[in-house]
Amino acid sequence: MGIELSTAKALQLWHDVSLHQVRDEEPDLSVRQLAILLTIYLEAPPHTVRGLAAKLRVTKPVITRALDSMGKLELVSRRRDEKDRRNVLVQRTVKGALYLERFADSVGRISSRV
Amino acid sequence: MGIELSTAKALQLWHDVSLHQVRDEEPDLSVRQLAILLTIYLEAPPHTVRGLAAKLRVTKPVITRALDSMGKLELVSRRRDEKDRRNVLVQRTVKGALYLERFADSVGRISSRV
DNA sequence: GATAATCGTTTCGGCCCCGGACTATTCTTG
DNA sequence: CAAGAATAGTCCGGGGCCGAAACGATTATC
Repeated sequence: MGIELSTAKALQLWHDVSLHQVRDEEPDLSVRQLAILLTIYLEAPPHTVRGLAAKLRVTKPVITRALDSMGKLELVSRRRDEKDRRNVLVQRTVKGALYLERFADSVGRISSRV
Repeated sequence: MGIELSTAKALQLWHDVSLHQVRDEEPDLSVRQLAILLTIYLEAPPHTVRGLAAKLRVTKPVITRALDSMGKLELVSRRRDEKDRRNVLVQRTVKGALYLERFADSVGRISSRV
Protein backbone atom coordinates (compact mmCIF):
# COMPACT_ATOMS: atom_id res chain seq x y z
CA MET A 1 0.00 0.00 0.00
CA GLY A 2 3.05 2.18 0.18
CA ILE A 3 5.16 4.08 -2.26
CA GLU A 4 6.12 1.18 -4.52
CA LEU A 5 9.63 2.32 -5.22
CA SER A 6 11.35 0.29 -7.89
CA THR A 7 14.92 -0.84 -7.31
CA ALA A 8 16.32 1.54 -9.90
CA LYS A 9 14.35 4.49 -8.62
CA ALA A 10 15.28 3.78 -5.03
CA LEU A 11 18.98 3.90 -5.90
CA GLN A 12 18.55 7.01 -8.03
CA LEU A 13 16.68 8.77 -5.24
CA TRP A 14 19.30 7.85 -2.68
CA HIS A 15 22.05 8.97 -5.00
CA ASP A 16 20.52 12.37 -5.64
CA VAL A 17 19.66 13.02 -2.01
CA SER A 18 23.09 11.89 -0.78
CA LEU A 19 24.74 14.09 -3.36
CA HIS A 20 22.64 17.03 -2.26
CA GLN A 21 23.47 16.33 1.36
CA VAL A 22 27.22 16.06 0.74
CA ARG A 23 27.36 19.20 -1.35
CA ASP A 24 25.31 21.34 0.96
CA GLU A 25 27.29 22.93 3.71
CA GLU A 26 24.57 22.07 6.17
CA PRO A 27 25.83 20.67 9.46
CA ASP A 28 26.78 17.21 8.23
CA LEU A 29 24.97 14.55 10.24
CA SER A 30 26.14 10.97 10.22
CA VAL A 31 23.76 8.15 9.41
CA ARG A 32 23.46 7.35 13.09
CA GLN A 33 22.80 10.92 14.08
CA LEU A 34 20.10 11.29 11.46
CA ALA A 35 18.50 8.03 12.56
CA ILE A 36 18.41 9.29 16.15
CA LEU A 37 17.02 12.67 15.11
CA LEU A 38 14.29 11.11 13.00
CA THR A 39 13.34 8.71 15.78
CA ILE A 40 12.97 11.59 18.21
CA TYR A 41 10.79 13.54 15.83
CA LEU A 42 8.70 10.75 14.35
CA GLU A 43 8.06 8.45 17.28
CA ALA A 44 5.99 9.23 20.34
CA PRO A 45 7.79 10.59 23.41
CA PRO A 46 9.17 10.14 25.95
CA HIS A 47 12.62 9.40 24.56
CA THR A 48 15.36 8.33 26.94
CA VAL A 49 19.00 7.52 26.27
CA ARG A 50 18.47 3.90 27.12
CA GLY A 51 15.35 3.64 24.99
CA LEU A 52 17.06 5.14 21.97
CA ALA A 53 20.06 2.89 22.43
CA ALA A 54 17.82 -0.17 22.54
CA LYS A 55 15.83 0.90 19.51
CA LEU A 56 18.91 1.53 17.40
CA ARG A 57 20.81 -1.40 18.90
CA VAL A 58 23.83 0.73 19.74
CA THR A 59 25.57 1.39 23.04
CA LYS A 60 24.53 4.20 25.37
CA PRO A 61 27.62 6.36 24.79
CA VAL A 62 26.69 6.53 21.12
CA ILE A 63 23.43 8.19 22.10
CA THR A 64 25.06 10.50 24.64
CA ARG A 65 27.64 11.67 22.12
CA ALA A 66 25.08 12.15 19.38
CA LEU A 67 22.89 14.18 21.74
CA ASP A 68 25.94 16.24 22.68
CA SER A 69 26.79 17.14 19.10
CA MET A 70 23.21 17.64 17.96
CA GLY A 71 22.56 19.62 21.12
CA LYS A 72 25.37 22.00 20.17
CA LEU A 73 23.56 22.50 16.86
CA GLU A 74 20.34 22.99 18.88
CA LEU A 75 18.61 20.23 16.97
CA VAL A 76 17.59 18.51 20.21
CA SER A 77 17.61 19.34 23.91
CA ARG A 78 17.76 17.40 27.16
CA ARG A 79 15.80 17.65 30.37
CA ARG A 80 15.89 15.69 33.61
CA ASP A 81 12.84 13.60 34.31
CA GLU A 82 11.49 14.98 37.59
CA LYS A 83 9.53 11.81 38.28
CA ASP A 84 12.65 9.68 38.10
CA ARG A 85 15.72 11.82 38.17
CA ARG A 86 17.90 9.07 36.73
CA ASN A 87 16.22 9.52 33.39
CA VAL A 88 16.97 12.14 30.79
CA LEU A 89 14.14 13.13 28.50
CA VAL A 90 15.19 14.06 24.99
CA GLN A 91 13.13 16.86 23.54
CA ARG A 92 12.49 18.44 20.19
CA THR A 93 13.50 21.97 19.30
CA VAL A 94 12.37 24.54 16.77
CA LYS A 95 15.69 24.31 14.95
CA GLY A 96 15.44 20.54 14.78
CA ALA A 97 11.94 20.69 13.34
CA LEU A 98 13.06 23.21 10.74
CA TYR A 99 16.09 21.10 9.87
CA LEU A 100 13.96 18.04 9.20
CA GLU A 101 11.41 20.10 7.33
CA ARG A 102 14.10 21.35 4.97
CA PHE A 103 15.46 17.84 4.61
CA ALA A 104 12.03 16.41 3.79
CA ASP A 105 11.42 19.19 1.30
CA SER A 106 14.61 18.42 -0.58
CA VAL A 107 13.77 14.72 -0.64
CA GLY A 108 10.33 15.55 -1.96
CA ARG A 109 11.68 17.86 -4.62
CA ILE A 110 14.26 15.32 -5.72
CA SER A 111 11.80 12.43 -5.75
CA SER A 112 9.54 14.27 -8.15
CA ARG A 113 12.41 14.36 -10.64
CA VAL A 114 13.47 10.73 -10.33
CA MET B 1 7.06 12.20 -13.81
CA GLY B 2 8.51 11.24 -10.52
CA ILE B 3 7.60 9.50 -7.34
CA GLU B 4 5.60 12.26 -5.70
CA LEU B 5 6.79 11.65 -2.18
CA SER B 6 4.93 13.65 0.45
CA THR B 7 6.93 15.37 3.18
CA ALA B 8 5.67 13.04 5.87
CA LYS B 9 6.33 9.94 3.82
CA ALA B 10 9.79 11.10 2.87
CA LEU B 11 10.76 11.46 6.52
CA GLN B 12 9.16 8.16 7.46
CA LEU B 13 10.99 6.40 4.65
CA TRP B 14 14.33 7.92 5.63
CA HIS B 15 13.73 7.04 9.25
CA ASP B 16 12.98 3.39 8.52
CA VAL B 17 15.85 2.95 6.09
CA SER B 18 18.34 4.70 8.38
CA LEU B 19 17.19 2.55 11.27
CA HIS B 20 17.63 -0.56 9.18
CA GLN B 21 21.06 0.59 8.11
CA VAL B 22 22.22 1.39 11.64
CA ARG B 23 20.93 -1.85 13.10
CA ASP B 24 22.33 -4.13 10.45
CA GLU B 25 26.04 -4.12 10.99
CA GLU B 26 26.72 -4.29 7.30
CA PRO B 27 30.01 -2.63 6.47
CA ASP B 28 28.98 0.78 7.68
CA LEU B 29 29.39 3.36 4.94
CA SER B 30 29.32 7.06 5.69
CA VAL B 31 27.07 9.40 3.76
CA ARG B 32 30.01 10.50 1.64
CA GLN B 33 31.11 6.98 0.90
CA LEU B 34 27.64 5.96 -0.14
CA ALA B 35 27.32 9.02 -2.35
CA ILE B 36 30.58 8.11 -4.07
CA LEU B 37 29.56 4.48 -4.48
CA LEU B 38 26.20 5.41 -5.98
CA THR B 39 27.79 7.88 -8.34
CA ILE B 40 30.16 5.22 -9.60
CA TYR B 41 27.38 2.74 -10.17
CA LEU B 42 24.69 5.05 -11.53
CA GLU B 43 26.56 7.50 -13.69
CA ALA B 44 28.33 6.69 -16.92
CA PRO B 45 32.05 5.91 -16.74
CA PRO B 46 34.82 6.80 -16.80
CA HIS B 47 35.16 7.91 -13.18
CA THR B 48 38.35 9.59 -12.05
CA VAL B 49 39.38 10.87 -8.64
CA ARG B 50 39.32 14.42 -9.84
CA GLY B 51 35.95 14.00 -11.51
CA LEU B 52 34.38 12.52 -8.42
CA ALA B 53 35.86 15.23 -6.22
CA ALA B 54 34.43 17.92 -8.48
CA LYS B 55 31.02 16.28 -8.66
CA LEU B 56 30.74 15.92 -4.88
CA ARG B 57 32.50 19.23 -4.20
CA VAL B 58 34.96 17.67 -1.79
CA THR B 59 38.75 17.58 -1.79
CA LYS B 60 40.74 14.87 -3.54
CA PRO B 61 41.99 13.17 -0.37
CA VAL B 62 38.38 12.50 0.54
CA ILE B 63 37.95 10.51 -2.65
CA THR B 64 41.29 8.72 -2.30
CA ARG B 65 40.52 7.66 1.25
CA ALA B 66 36.99 6.57 0.41
CA LEU B 67 38.31 4.48 -2.49
CA ASP B 68 40.90 2.98 -0.15
CA SER B 69 38.34 1.88 2.41
CA MET B 70 35.72 0.76 -0.10
CA GLY B 71 38.47 -0.97 -2.03
CA LYS B 72 39.30 -3.01 1.07
CA LEU B 73 35.68 -4.06 1.16
CA GLU B 74 35.98 -4.85 -2.56
CA LEU B 75 33.06 -2.56 -3.37
CA VAL B 76 35.13 -0.72 -6.00
CA SER B 77 38.47 -1.18 -7.71
CA ARG B 78 41.06 1.04 -9.35
CA ARG B 79 42.93 0.77 -12.60
CA ARG B 80 45.43 3.01 -14.33
CA ASP B 81 44.23 4.64 -17.49
CA GLU B 82 46.61 3.38 -20.17
CA LYS B 83 45.72 6.23 -22.50
CA ASP B 84 46.71 8.83 -19.93
CA ARG B 85 48.63 7.25 -17.11
CA ARG B 86 48.02 10.17 -14.79
CA ASN B 87 44.40 9.12 -14.49
CA VAL B 88 42.98 6.42 -12.29
CA LEU B 89 39.81 4.79 -13.50
CA VAL B 90 37.44 3.73 -10.77
CA GLN B 91 35.63 0.54 -11.62
CA ARG B 92 32.67 -1.42 -10.40
CA THR B 93 32.92 -4.85 -8.80
CA VAL B 94 30.59 -7.77 -8.33
CA LYS B 95 30.53 -7.21 -4.57
CA GLY B 96 29.69 -3.57 -5.04
CA ALA B 97 26.84 -4.36 -7.37
CA LEU B 98 25.48 -6.92 -4.90
CA TYR B 99 25.83 -4.48 -2.02
CA LEU B 100 23.78 -1.84 -3.81
CA GLU B 101 21.26 -4.41 -4.95
CA ARG B 102 20.67 -5.46 -1.35
CA PHE B 103 20.46 -1.83 -0.30
CA ALA B 104 17.93 -1.01 -3.02
CA ASP B 105 15.89 -4.07 -2.10
CA SER B 106 15.62 -2.98 1.50
CA VAL B 107 14.62 0.53 0.46
CA GLY B 108 12.01 -0.96 -1.86
CA ARG B 109 10.66 -3.27 0.83
CA ILE B 110 10.48 -0.47 3.35
CA SER B 111 8.90 1.99 0.96
CA SER B 112 6.03 -0.39 0.28
CA ARG B 113 5.19 -0.28 3.98
CA VAL B 114 5.41 3.48 4.47
C1' DG C 1 18.67 2.10 56.57
C1' DA C 2 21.96 -0.87 53.97
C1' DT C 3 22.55 -3.03 49.70
C1' DA C 4 21.61 -3.79 44.98
C1' DA C 5 19.97 -2.25 40.56
C1' DT C 6 19.29 1.35 37.12
C1' DC C 7 20.51 5.38 34.39
C1' DG C 8 23.35 8.65 32.03
C1' DT C 9 27.88 10.26 31.65
C1' DT C 10 32.86 10.12 31.47
C1' DT C 11 37.26 8.01 30.62
C1' DC C 12 40.38 5.31 27.95
C1' DG C 13 43.01 3.69 23.98
C1' DG C 14 42.24 3.04 19.29
C1' DC C 15 40.79 4.07 14.77
C1' DC C 16 39.25 6.79 10.92
C1' DC C 17 38.33 11.06 8.67
C1' DC C 18 39.25 16.11 7.70
C1' DG C 19 41.51 19.71 4.52
C1' DG C 20 45.81 22.06 3.16
C1' DA C 21 50.22 21.41 1.61
C1' DC C 22 53.54 18.73 -0.53
C1' DT C 23 55.49 14.87 -3.68
C1' DA C 24 55.96 11.77 -7.67
C1' DT C 25 54.53 10.66 -12.06
C1' DT C 26 52.88 11.72 -16.50
C1' DC C 27 51.38 14.57 -20.16
C1' DT C 28 51.37 19.03 -22.87
C1' DT C 29 53.23 23.01 -24.65
C1' DG C 30 56.51 26.00 -26.68
C1' DC D 1 63.89 18.64 -25.24
C1' DA D 2 62.88 21.61 -21.31
C1' DA D 3 59.42 23.93 -18.51
C1' DG D 4 55.07 24.00 -16.87
C1' DA D 5 50.42 21.90 -16.12
C1' DA D 6 47.68 18.12 -14.59
C1' DT D 7 46.73 14.04 -11.83
C1' DA D 8 46.67 10.98 -7.81
C1' DG D 9 48.68 9.96 -3.69
C1' DT D 10 50.87 11.00 0.87
C1' DC D 11 51.90 13.58 5.09
C1' DC D 12 50.48 16.28 8.97
C1' DG D 13 48.12 18.24 13.04
C1' DG D 14 43.51 18.29 14.57
C1' DG D 15 39.20 16.42 15.74
C1' DG D 16 35.31 13.14 16.18
C1' DC D 17 33.46 8.70 16.92
C1' DC D 18 33.91 3.83 18.63
C1' DG D 19 32.86 0.18 22.49
C1' DA D 20 34.15 -1.46 27.08
C1' DA D 21 34.63 -0.27 31.53
C1' DA D 22 34.40 2.65 35.46
C1' DC D 23 31.87 6.26 37.75
C1' DG D 24 28.38 9.27 40.33
C1' DA D 25 23.68 9.99 41.12
C1' DT D 26 19.25 8.14 41.91
C1' DT D 27 15.83 4.70 42.92
C1' DA D 28 14.29 0.05 44.30
C1' DT D 29 14.60 -3.90 47.27
C1' DC D 30 14.98 -6.29 51.42
